[in-house]
Amino acid sequence: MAATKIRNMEEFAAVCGISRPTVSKFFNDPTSVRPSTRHKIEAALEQHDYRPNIYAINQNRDRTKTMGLVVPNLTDPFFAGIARMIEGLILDAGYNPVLLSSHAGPDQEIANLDSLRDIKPAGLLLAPLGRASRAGDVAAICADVPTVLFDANLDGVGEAFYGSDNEQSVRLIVDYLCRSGTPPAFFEMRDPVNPNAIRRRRAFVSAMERLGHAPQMIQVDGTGWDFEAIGFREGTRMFKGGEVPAQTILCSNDRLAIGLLSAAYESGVRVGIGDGADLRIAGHDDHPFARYTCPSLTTISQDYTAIATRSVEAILDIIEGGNRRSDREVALFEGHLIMRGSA
Amino acid sequence: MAATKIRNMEEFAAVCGISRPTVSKFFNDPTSVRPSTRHKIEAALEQHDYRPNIYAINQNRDRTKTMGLVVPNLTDPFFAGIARMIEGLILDAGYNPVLLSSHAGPDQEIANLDSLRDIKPAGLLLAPLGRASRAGDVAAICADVPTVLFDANLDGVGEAFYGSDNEQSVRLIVDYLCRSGTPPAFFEMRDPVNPNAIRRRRAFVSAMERLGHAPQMIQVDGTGWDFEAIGFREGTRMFKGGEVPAQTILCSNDRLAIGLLSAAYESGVRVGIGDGADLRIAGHDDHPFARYTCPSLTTISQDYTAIATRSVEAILDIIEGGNRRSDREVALFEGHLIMRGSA
DNA sequence: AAGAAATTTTTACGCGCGACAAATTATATT
DNA sequence: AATATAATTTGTCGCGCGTAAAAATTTCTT
Repeated sequence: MAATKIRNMEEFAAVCGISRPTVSKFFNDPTSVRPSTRHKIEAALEQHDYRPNIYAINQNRDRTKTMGLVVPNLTDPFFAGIARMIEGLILDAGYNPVLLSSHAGPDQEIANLDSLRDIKPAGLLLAPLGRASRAGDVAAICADVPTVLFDANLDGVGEAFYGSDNEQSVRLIVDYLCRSGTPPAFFEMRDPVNPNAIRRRRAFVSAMERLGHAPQMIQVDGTGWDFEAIGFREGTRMFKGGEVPAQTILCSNDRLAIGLLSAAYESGVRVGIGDGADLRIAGHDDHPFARYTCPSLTTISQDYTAIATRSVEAILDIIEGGNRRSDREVALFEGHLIMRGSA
Repeated sequence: MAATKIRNMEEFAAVCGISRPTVSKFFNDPTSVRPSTRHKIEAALEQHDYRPNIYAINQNRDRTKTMGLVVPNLTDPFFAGIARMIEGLILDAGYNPVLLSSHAGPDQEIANLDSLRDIKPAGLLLAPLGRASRAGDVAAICADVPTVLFDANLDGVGEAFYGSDNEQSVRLIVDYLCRSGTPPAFFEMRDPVNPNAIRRRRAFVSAMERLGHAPQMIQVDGTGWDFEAIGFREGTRMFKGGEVPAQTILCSNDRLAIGLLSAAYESGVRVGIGDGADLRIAGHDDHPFARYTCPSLTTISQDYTAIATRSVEAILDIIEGGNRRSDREVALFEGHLIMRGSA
C-alpha cells in the first residue's frame, strides 16, 4: 500500500503529478477532468488510499451531500424496512443518507432534527410521530431545509407529503370482510397518536355506513407504541370476559392484530375462516411477521415502494431541480388486499 | 428570537460581549469558564440560537466526539433493540452515536466502516456479520480506530468482544427440555453465516452428550437472513412429509422458530406442553415477537443489557482512559431461560 | 489593601479544502 | 499548420474554528 502517508490534498496532488485544484475538481466530479488526468489520479488512488477530509470539504458549504432521514421508531420493522428502501434510493442518487430514529419520543424527534440541522443536509425525509410531534418546533426546523414528509402528515410542514390512502384501503378490506362474512367491528386504541389511525377510524365508519351497516367500535385503553402488548392485554380481557362483540374484527394495524391473535389463541378462541372458527381477524400494514401469525394474517399491504420512491424523487426534484413546491404536494397511494388465513 | 442572524462564533461572541476564544472554550466545556461569563453566554444563546459549525470544529481534530455503531441488520428487531440501547448509553457518555446497518451484506459492512472512517469517530462499536464478513478488510479499517466488537466475534479484530455465552445458554435450555420431556433435536441452517449459530450447534452436541443422549440434528437448506421464511418452508416440508424426527425441537434462533411454529400450525401439528400436544418447540434469543407466537415461545433471553453496557464501558475506557487493551478482552454473558407455552 | 492566582482578552497562526481569475498548456477543428 | 476550444496550472483568498502565547483584567487569599 502506501509508502508515504498522505496528509492532505496538496500532498496527494503532488504524488499524482497534478495540481491541487484539479484534484479537487476530480473529487467533486471525476468526469470534469480530462480522461488522461483522471486515470493518473485513479492510479494514484490505488496506491495511496487518500480520502479528502469531509469536514474541510463541508466547512464552507451551505448544503452538503447528505440527506437526513428520520423515522418515528426503528424498532418497528415497518419503519426499519421502509428506511432501508429509502436509504438505497438516496445512495443511488449520490447522496449520503443519515438515518435517525425518534424512538417514539417527541423530544428525541426534535433532537434528531436539531442534530441534522448541524449537518446541513441537502434535504430531509421525515416520517413524523404524528399527533405526539411538537409540531411547531418541527415546522420551525424544517422551514430552513427542503423537507418531504412521508407516512404521517403534519399540516403545513415540508413541501410534500406521501402516504397511504387509508380511505381506500380500509374501504377495500371492509368491503371484503362484509362480502365474505359478518360485518367487522373496528379494534383500535381509544386515543391513538398516529394520524393514520385517526384516518382509518373515520374510513371505517364511512365504509360501513356506505354498506348500510352500523359501525361498531372496540376502543381499548393503552398508550405508547407497544401495540402487540396492548392488543394482547385488551384482547385477553375481552375474550376472558366472554363478551366478544363481533364475529369479525378489523384491527387498526397489524401489530395490534398480532397481539389480539395471540390472546385469542391463548383464550381458546379459534380464529380463521374455516367452519370451526369462532372469529375472523384482519389487520392493516402487512407487517413482516403477518405472514407467520397463527393463522396467518389477512391484511392490507401499503405501497411502501411507491411511498419511498416518490418521496425521494420529490426531495431530489426540490434540491436539484430547484423546484420548491409552490403549493404543498400531497399524494396517497392505494393499498392492496393480502388474503391469508385469519379472515 | 433572533433579531440579527448570527453567522459565526465571532459575531456570537460580540453579542455576548465576550471574546471569541472564551466562547470557544465554553462550547468545549461550559464549566471551564467563570460562572458569570457562562451565564452571559447562556443568556445570549437563548436569544440568538447560534450553533458552532460542526465541520469547522472537527476539521483539525484527529478524533471527534462521534461514536460509530454498526449492526448487521436493522430490519431484525433484535439488533434494532440493542442498537437503541447502545445509542442511549453513548449519548449519556457525551458522544454522538452514528448508527449504520450492514443490511446483511459484506460489502455494505465495509462501506459502513469506510464512511465511518471519514468521520474520524472517537471509537467504533461493531456487531459484524460474522462468517460473511470480509474479515481482512474489516480488520484493516478497525486497526486505525479504537474498536469494540459485540454480538459476533471476529478473531483478532477490535480490542474487546462482548457476547452471549452460547455454551451456557444452550446447555441451560437443553437441560430444561430433557428434564421436562423428550430430548430435543436441533433445528438449524446447514451452513449458517452467524458464528453464534456455529457455537450453538457445538453447544447443543456437547450438552446432549453430557446427558447421555445422541444429538440429533435437523439441518435445513437456505441462505441469507430471511430466517422466518426458511423455518416456515422447511418446517412445512418436514411436517407434510409426515416424518417429524422428534417430539421436541430446539431451534438455533427464535426467527427460525417463528417460521417453524407457523408451519406447524398450518400443518395441523399441535405445539405445546399440554396433553394434546404433538410437539414442543423452543428457540433462542427472546425475540420481541416471541411472546406473541402461538403458542408463545419458550426461549433463551440474551443479556442485552450487559452486552450493551459492557461494550460501551469498554470503548469509553479505551478512549478516555487511554487504556488500549494489551491482550484482547473477551467476556460472555449468561442467558436466562424464558419459559412459555411452546416447550 | 496588597499580592497571588485564576480568568479573560488580544493577537495571530493554521487546518484542509472550495472557488475564482489569469496565465498556460493540451486537444480538437478546419 | 494555424486557430479555436477546452482543460489545467498557478496563485491567492476565505471559511469557522481551535489553539497558543503574552498582556490585561478579575477574583481570591491572607
